[in-house]
Amino acid sequence: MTHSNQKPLSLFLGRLLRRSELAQAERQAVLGLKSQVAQVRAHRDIVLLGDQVNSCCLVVDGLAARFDQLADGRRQLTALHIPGDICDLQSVVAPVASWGIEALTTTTVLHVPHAELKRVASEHPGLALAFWRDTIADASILAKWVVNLGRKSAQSRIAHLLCEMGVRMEQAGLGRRAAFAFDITQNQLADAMGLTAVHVNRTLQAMRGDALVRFAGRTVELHDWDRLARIAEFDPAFLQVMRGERELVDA
Amino acid sequence: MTHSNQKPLSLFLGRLLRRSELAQAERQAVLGLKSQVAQVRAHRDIVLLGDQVNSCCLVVDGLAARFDQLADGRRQLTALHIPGDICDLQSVVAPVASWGIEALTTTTVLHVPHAELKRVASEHPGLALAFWRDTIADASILAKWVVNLGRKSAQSRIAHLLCEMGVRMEQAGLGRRAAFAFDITQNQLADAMGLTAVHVNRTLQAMRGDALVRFAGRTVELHDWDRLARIAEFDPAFLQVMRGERELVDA
DNA sequence: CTCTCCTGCTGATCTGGGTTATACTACGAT
DNA sequence: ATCGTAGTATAACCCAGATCAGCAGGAGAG
Repeated sequence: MTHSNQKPLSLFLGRLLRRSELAQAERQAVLGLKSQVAQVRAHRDIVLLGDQVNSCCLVVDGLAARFDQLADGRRQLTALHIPGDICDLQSVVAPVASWGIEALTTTTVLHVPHAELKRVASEHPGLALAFWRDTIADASILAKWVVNLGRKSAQSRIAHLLCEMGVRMEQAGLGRRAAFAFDITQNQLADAMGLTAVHVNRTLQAMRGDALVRFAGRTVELHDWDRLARIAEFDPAFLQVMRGERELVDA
Repeated sequence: MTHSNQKPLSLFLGRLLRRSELAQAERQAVLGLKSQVAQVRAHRDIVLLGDQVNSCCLVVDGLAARFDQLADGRRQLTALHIPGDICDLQSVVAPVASWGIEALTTTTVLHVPHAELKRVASEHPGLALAFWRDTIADASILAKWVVNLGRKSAQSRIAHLLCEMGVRMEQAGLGRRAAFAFDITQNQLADAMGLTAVHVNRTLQAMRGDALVRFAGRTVELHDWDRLARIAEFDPAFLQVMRGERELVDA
C-alpha cells in the first residue's frame, strides 16, 4: 500500500536540509511523498543487479549498501547508506540499475516511486537543486573511495571508512563520531574495502591491539580519533557540500 | 577576457544533448555562456588541490584528469576528461575543491564562471536537469572505477579503462571505439589505475604481445574488442544514462 | 535439542604487484 | 652539437595481501 510516511521522510528531509535551504512548501512536499515501507533481512538484496526499477530506496533504519559484482560472484560495495540516505537517487534518471542494493543488517526501507520524486522536483525547482546536491555529495564520497582503494594500505582504508562513517552518523544525528552503531560483518567490510575477509580480520586485530578501534556489540568506538584520522589521512572537507544558497532557483 | 566561445561550447552542448532533451532557448543559452579560453601544457595543474574556484573547467581539446593526492605526493586520478566534458561541474555547489585537475597532454580549456552556469540553470530548469544528469553520468563511471580498483587485476583494470575511453570517445564523435586518440603516459596510467608505472609497463607489454592493444603514435588501437571486453568484464550499460524525457521540468 | 550455517579467528603458503636501480631512447632547450 | 629531461624498458628482490585449509562458538531452523 502506498501512502504518506511522515516520520521516516523527516529523516530524508533532514538530510536535504543539511545541504540545501528549502522553502516551507518544499518541505511539505517532501514530507508528503507517497511511499511504501518494507523490512529487509540482513544479507538480502533489496535491488538486484540489472533490475529495472521504478522507485528509489530510502533507508529508514539499519544499514544498506550499493554494490557491483564480478562474473565470479565477488562483490565490491560502492556506497554505504545510513538512515536518511536515498541509495539510488540516480535511478530516477537511469532506471536500469547498473548496481545492486543489499541490506547489510536488518533494514527498514521506504520505496519512493520515481513518479513522486519527479512530480515534486518539477513543482519545486528548489527540490530539483537539492537532489542535484545530494548526488554530488554521494559522488564526492565515491571519489574518496577511489583514492583509498587505489593508493592506501588496508589499515589506512579501514581507518578512513571508520572516520567517514563516524562523521556521517554524527551529521545525521545518529551518534557521536567516536561512538556509533555500525553493525557490519568482516565479510561485508572486506567487500567494501576491496580486501579479503581474512585480511580484514588480521588488520582489525592489529588496530584493536593498537587501541584504534573497539567493537562493542553492534557499535564501534574510536577512542583515539586524531590518531585514526592521521593514519587514514582523513580530511572531512569532502563531506561538506556547502549548505546552499538558492541562487540557482531564485536568481 | 571573458566572452562567448560558441564553437567549443557546442561540444559541451553535444554532450548534454546526448543525455537530455533541450529546448531551442536552452541550447542558445549554453552556446551563449560567457567564458575564457586557456591553454595548459602537459603535466601542469589546472586546478590545485584545495583551491577555491569560481568557474568550471570545460575541456575543449586534449585530455585532463581530476585527481586527489596523498601526503607523500602519490596521486590517484579519479576521472579522465575528454573534449566536451566539464571536469568539475560539482564545484558550482562545492566551490572549495577537494580535488585537483591536471592536464595530461597539452590541453585547451574553457573557464566558465559559476555565475554564468547558475544564471542559465535558474533561467532554464531544463538545463538544471541536464546538469544533474551530467553529474550522474560522472558518478556512475566513478562507481565502476571503485569496482575495478577494488576487485580486478592490473590487466583487467587497464582493459576496462581502454574500453570505457573507447566508448566515450565514440559517443563524443572523437574516433571509433577500436581506434582513438589517447595520449597518456604510463605514469599517468599508473596513477589512474592505482598501480606503479613499472607494473603498468609490464602489463601493457603482455597485452601488446597478446595483440590486445597497440599504441601507434598518440592513438590506441584495440583490434580484438570482444576479447578485451571479456577480460575487462566490460558492460557499456553504466555509460548509458538514459536520454531523458523532460518530465521533471514540464510535468 | 540437535543440526546447520554464519561469523570470527588462525596458520601455512603463495603471488601479484611494489621497490629500487639502471639503461636506452627521443626531443626540446641553449 | 650537447645537455638535460621525459618516457619506456629491464632486471632482481621484496612484501602486503590473497589463497587455502582448517577450528570454535553462537544463533536460527527444524
